[in-house]
Amino acid sequence: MSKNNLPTNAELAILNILWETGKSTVKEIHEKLDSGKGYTTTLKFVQIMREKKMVERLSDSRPHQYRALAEQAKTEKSLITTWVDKLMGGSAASLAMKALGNGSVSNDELNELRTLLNEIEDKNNSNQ
Amino acid sequence: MSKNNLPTNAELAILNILWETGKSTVKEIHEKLDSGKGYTTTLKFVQIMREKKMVERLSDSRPHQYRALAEQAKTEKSLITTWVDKLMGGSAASLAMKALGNGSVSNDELNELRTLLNEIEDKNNSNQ
DNA sequence: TTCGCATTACGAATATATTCGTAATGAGTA
DNA sequence: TACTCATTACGAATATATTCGTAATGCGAA
Repeated sequence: MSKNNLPTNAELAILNILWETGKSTVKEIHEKLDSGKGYTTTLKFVQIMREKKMVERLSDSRPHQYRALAEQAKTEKSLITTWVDKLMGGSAASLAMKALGNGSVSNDELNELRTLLNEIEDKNNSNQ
Repeated sequence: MSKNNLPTNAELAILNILWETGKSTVKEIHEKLDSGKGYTTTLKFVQIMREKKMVERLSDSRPHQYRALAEQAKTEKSLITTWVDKLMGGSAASLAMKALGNGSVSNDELNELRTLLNEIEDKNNSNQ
């Protein structure tokens, strides 16, 4: 046992919705996804994710509601670590720079990033 | 036509090697991968990638050598854009912060990042 | 209670990605 | 030339992910 647990693309899309809403019915998830695929496709993924303990069913009243069990921070960390290793040869900074080089970044975000860089620097310099 | 062209995981691993080496034989690729899989598995991927125009065969002398046709910067950009949309709701800065929050970042890298942030800021402020 | 409808369960089809067995090829050598 | 062996081609098996058809279920209304 102790398998991977990383979500597939379809599963991640559903997790993103549940992380945002807290809890949702399959119908709500399906409408938010707006994927053009059938309703039972979405339902099937929710069922698979329930088996994998990625989500839990909240109520026995119909329609059922679901909540994410996979933690957002932990899941994203695992995904990013996987990507960094696979794409950037292990350098988180390299991934960050390539991400920033692409899309647009607001000035507010720039300042958040500068704050983060300072924090990392402080940590670097204290742990010698 | 005009399909995706994003490499699969196995293909990306091979591209990473070719981007680093410039050109390699299948045998060299297979040894670098050190995947524990069979040689013909690696060969098959190279053949698939050749069909997809991700790599080109250089010589007719045996053993053949291959070079990446997919450009590293463009490929990484596509991958990252896909991930940003799928994971971070479109925010490149958010992906960058999560990547930096994870692995270790050297002080040199911190300074590179600060320089990049300044460049982005200049660009933001000139394009109004 | 019974019907109608939304919801759910389940199996299977399809699509995509990975893996490898085996045969064909070709270059060097005896 | 004929043999040997590394390399290559090809088809197919396996694994994984996605998609949906259809049947079963259960709640509320008539």
